[in-house]
Amino acid sequence: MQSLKRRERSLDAGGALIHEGQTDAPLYTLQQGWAFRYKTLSDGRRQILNFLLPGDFIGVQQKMGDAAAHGVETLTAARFCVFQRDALWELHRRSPLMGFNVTWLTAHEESMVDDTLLSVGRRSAEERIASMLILLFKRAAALQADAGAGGVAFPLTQQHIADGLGLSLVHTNKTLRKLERRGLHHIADGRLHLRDVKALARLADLWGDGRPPQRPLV
Amino acid sequence: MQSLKRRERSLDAGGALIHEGQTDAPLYTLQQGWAFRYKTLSDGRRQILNFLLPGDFIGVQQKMGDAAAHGVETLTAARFCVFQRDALWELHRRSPLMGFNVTWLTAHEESMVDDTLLSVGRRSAEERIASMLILLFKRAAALQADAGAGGVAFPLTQQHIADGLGLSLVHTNKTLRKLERRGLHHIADGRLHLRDVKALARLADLWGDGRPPQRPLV
DNA sequence: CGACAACTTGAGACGCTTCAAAAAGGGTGG
DNA sequence: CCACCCTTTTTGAAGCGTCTCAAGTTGTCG
Repeated sequence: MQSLKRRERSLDAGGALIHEGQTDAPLYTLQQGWAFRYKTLSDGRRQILNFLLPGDFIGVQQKMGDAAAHGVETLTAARFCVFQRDALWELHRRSPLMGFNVTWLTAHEESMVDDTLLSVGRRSAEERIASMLILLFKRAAALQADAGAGGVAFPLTQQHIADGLGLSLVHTNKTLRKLERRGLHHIADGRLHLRDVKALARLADLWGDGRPPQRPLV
Repeated sequence: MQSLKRRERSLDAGGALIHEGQTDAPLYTLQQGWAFRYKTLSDGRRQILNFLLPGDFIGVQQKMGDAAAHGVETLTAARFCVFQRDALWELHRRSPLMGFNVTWLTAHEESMVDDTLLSVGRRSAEERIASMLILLFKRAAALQADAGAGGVAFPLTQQHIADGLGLSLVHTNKTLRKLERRGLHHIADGRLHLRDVKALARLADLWGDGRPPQRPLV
């Protein structure tokens, strides 16, 4: 894997890693920080497809030599590992195990998008937010040793939450406040605390639990 | 690839290939017919994640030895090719090229879900339907030689369209009729005709065009 | 202290949902 | 070939969840 690595790239918070429609973007691995993939319509409406945390793979979706179908932007300062575009084939050829892992990672990311699609298509605003909070909490918690105590790092603004759930900023704010006043969660100083996971899970109709599956490292 | 094949399986229209939550479902390849992946909430609300056409791969999303995160049902009579669960790793090991193709296919499917998520999250009902009609038309047309002439095969009911776009059945019907009365499309006898692709594309804000990318065969 | 981004809150409008019911097909058995 | 059932499509009407518009407040950074 190391031999295919080209170089590293660091971005500040709010930086654009890949522009929508950019051609020939390389492949990346997110090493540190948070980011997200998104698409926009020509009048500016934006949908965030999913959030990226350390360990995530970036850019497999775009067909070789084609324009990127989505943009990628950072939420925090972040460091990426850069691979050349055709490294994907090289990687499969040189290490089937790594290739298998990439397939796994891609499939796993798709299943996260599936979850969001279910939310956006069929859940109410309250339910969507409850669902997102739980899912993001789990992912963030899996990455930090002292999970739970002071909550987990949570660098999203309400605009990001809105764009990730297909809601307007205003309604997102009102719903978030409602849940908070009910004592289900609390967000402050860039940290998310879940005050009543049971209630949130019930709201979101999220039976699934279990720790996040052990992910392969690439 | 053939050596990993276990057997075939045929289903009538409306048959369940994989039940939601089923454990240890095998891997499949769709050889003939149409199907779809879906998820449901406990109160019955259903979201169709994407539609499956011949050549699509099924089941990579579920983590090994885990419960299926989504169900799969047929829209028409269909024939599937069955592989055992761990064939995925075997396949990568024995043929990196095939492994690469599976990664490609998985990534491609994710990008279709991405498109739908953009629709469901940010497009109006009219726009969503226009977008789905164009995208499905292209996929169906790519599979039949005489595309265009008498339209393409289109086995979805309005309920499927609704569930795929996060809309209610009633509103889907009204919107569909509105577009049809405006002369944008026509659906009859299980065939879809696009009467004004330009107008549909403009409505859906779909600049992308081009023939569907040449897909690897697995 | 000024400027700018993020968060809050209120109010009215509208798109979509739900409820209800009828019409149109499509298949099956008598 | 008709009577019947069940699925799919169609239409109307009322309600509400979410959106848009419009300020105001709070927090942060230079």
